[in-house]
Amino acid sequence: MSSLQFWKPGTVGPGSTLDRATETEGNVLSSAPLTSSVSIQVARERLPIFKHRQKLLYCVETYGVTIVVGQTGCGKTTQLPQYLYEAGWASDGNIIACTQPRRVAATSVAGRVATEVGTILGDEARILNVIKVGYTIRFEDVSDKERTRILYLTDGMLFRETLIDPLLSRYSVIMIDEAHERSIYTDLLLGLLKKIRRKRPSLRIVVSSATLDASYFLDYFSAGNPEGEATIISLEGRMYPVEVAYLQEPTADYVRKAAETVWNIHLHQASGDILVFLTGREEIDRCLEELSEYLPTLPRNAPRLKLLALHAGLTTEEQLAVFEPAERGTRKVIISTNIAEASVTIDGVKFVVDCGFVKIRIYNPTSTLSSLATVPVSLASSIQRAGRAGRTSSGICYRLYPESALASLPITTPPEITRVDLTTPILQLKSLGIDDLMKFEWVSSPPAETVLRALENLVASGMVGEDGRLTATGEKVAECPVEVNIARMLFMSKEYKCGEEMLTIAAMTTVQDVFIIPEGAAGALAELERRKFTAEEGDHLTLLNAYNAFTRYGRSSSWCKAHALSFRAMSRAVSIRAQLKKYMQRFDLPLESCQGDAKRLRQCLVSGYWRNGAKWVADGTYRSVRGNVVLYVHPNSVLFTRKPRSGWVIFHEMEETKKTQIRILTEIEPDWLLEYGHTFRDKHTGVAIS
DNA sequence: GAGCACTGC
Repeated sequence: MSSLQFWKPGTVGPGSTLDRATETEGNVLSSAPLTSSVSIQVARERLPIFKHRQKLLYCVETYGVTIVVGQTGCGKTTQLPQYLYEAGWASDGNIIACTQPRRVAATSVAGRVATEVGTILGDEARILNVIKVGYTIRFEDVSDKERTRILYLTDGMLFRETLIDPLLSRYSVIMIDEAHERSIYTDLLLGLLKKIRRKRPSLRIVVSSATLDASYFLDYFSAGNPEGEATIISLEGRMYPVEVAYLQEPTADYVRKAAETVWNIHLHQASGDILVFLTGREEIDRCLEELSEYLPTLPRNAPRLKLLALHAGLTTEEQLAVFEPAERGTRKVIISTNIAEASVTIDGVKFVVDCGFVKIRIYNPTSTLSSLATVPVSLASSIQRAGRAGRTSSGICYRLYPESALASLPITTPPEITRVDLTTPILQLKSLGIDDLMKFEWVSSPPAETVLRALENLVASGMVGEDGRLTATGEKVAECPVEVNIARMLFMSKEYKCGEEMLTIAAMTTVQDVFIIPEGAAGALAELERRKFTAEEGDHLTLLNAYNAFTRYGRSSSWCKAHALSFRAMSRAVSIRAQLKKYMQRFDLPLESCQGDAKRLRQCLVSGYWRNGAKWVADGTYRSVRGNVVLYVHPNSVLFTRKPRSGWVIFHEMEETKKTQIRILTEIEPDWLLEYGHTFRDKHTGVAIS
């Protein structure tokens, strides 16, 4: 094979978006001894952010909104809240909050900062009366109402808090970290924070973002506000330079090209692990196959190659394998989805191979269909991906497209809020008293049709009245951490006397990948195990059976393994169920059991899924009641191979892949659909809704 | 007759 057919136009480095590193990332602080405050002090001063300390504090003091452009490794997430604390922003019972889009980030950063300030997290700290740093994520609140001064939490949790305290009055400063990722909760929070600041100007906001988005946030917070409301401050990072190489010609098959590139790197470049970005599991598997075909041609004296896949569908153990250092004389190759772009960080990577594409969710409000589309990555993403090669030393990023294609890349990925169903978020905004959605200051406006569709959905399900205001049920459902149709079933379970079972079904439909069906012979065996739970009525009751069996047999991981169930998913279902149970109790919904009366259960399901009806047709596909769309049953369904006796089903969700598929089906009688399709009478207002 | 980017409450 020829040497690399890449053109190397230069380096992503100083002056660009990845700055030259001054020292190794991360271990400076974590290696500091717990008890020695002196060494911690020294270490903190070595962080690039330190010399901007006074300037940062001045900006927060002077400006309502400070946009911090901080590159990976500058220490903003760990240091800025501490500077603010030391400057007195947490006095008088005030709290400094820092939001993260992911749970792991919130917990791990809180742990690190607790070490730095000389305390610890959790119960031990509570006894010692030294709680200063805490974190809050769903199912886990490691904070103290009185004593926590610096609180790390997921953006979703802070958004939820606005439903209880709309002015977020316990916080003096709120830092929205990783804002450039534009998670839906980040966007909603930023919109609310701009509003909150008008009523509570003393609140300070810090938005931390990557370079390419900073001026967008500045414009957003400056619009309609007095001069000097917002400012930008830029911090250099601690990245090593990454050289970028492009293909000379576009490739028709980037998976094959990726394999070829990996092979070339291995034969011609010095040691260092390789990280490959592809779009999905199928591509990853194919790339692995191509590479294993090369392996026998490896010269006897050449270093070995260790091939690893990384995607969210793997078990935790399988995912952990990518962090294990390879044996001496072996190079690791990690072939990954976008999970390695921001969620998972692997040190030791010196080479990145970027296919230039990503899979993103797209929502079509007209058809209410969600789909996964493979689209070119944004410029911001390609920079982030390249940066993965420069974490521990300088590196090279091979982009599998010509440099000329750079110009056609979008600057950033469209924010999530423009690409998803907004039924639940809009219900929540209404619950916050934001009734005129046209006047809400979105950071990026969602498509008008998506907003209209969400409103229509809310009216049809009795959450919003004809006057555009929340109904009594709507007020309650807005608080529930589940989709609107699921919440509606929980409320209707009172009529059908099946609260106990609906609670389980609600929890089980929320977790994904309950059944583990591996490839090949093991898969056939797993399939047999799953049949033990199968209910002929369909998937909802099958999920119920699986959950009940799980609790009956002691909730053990070995039991799950023996029955082809995911222990992680099942445990999560237990937590979600417990959380939803509290809401049921608060709303006075009885936890009765239907005592095995599956008919009542199925009727209750229709009260939530009444818009998701479908009729079986002779070729084994279904037609949707709304829109007469051709629907294919997902292969994981127990109804995949079987015609429902009545010929009718409701389904949990539909998604467009190569075909339009429906997942989690239950057989129903068609006249049950009519009952809900025509009118739903809101129990509290008595208003009939068509 | 065949499949699933990533998060979050």
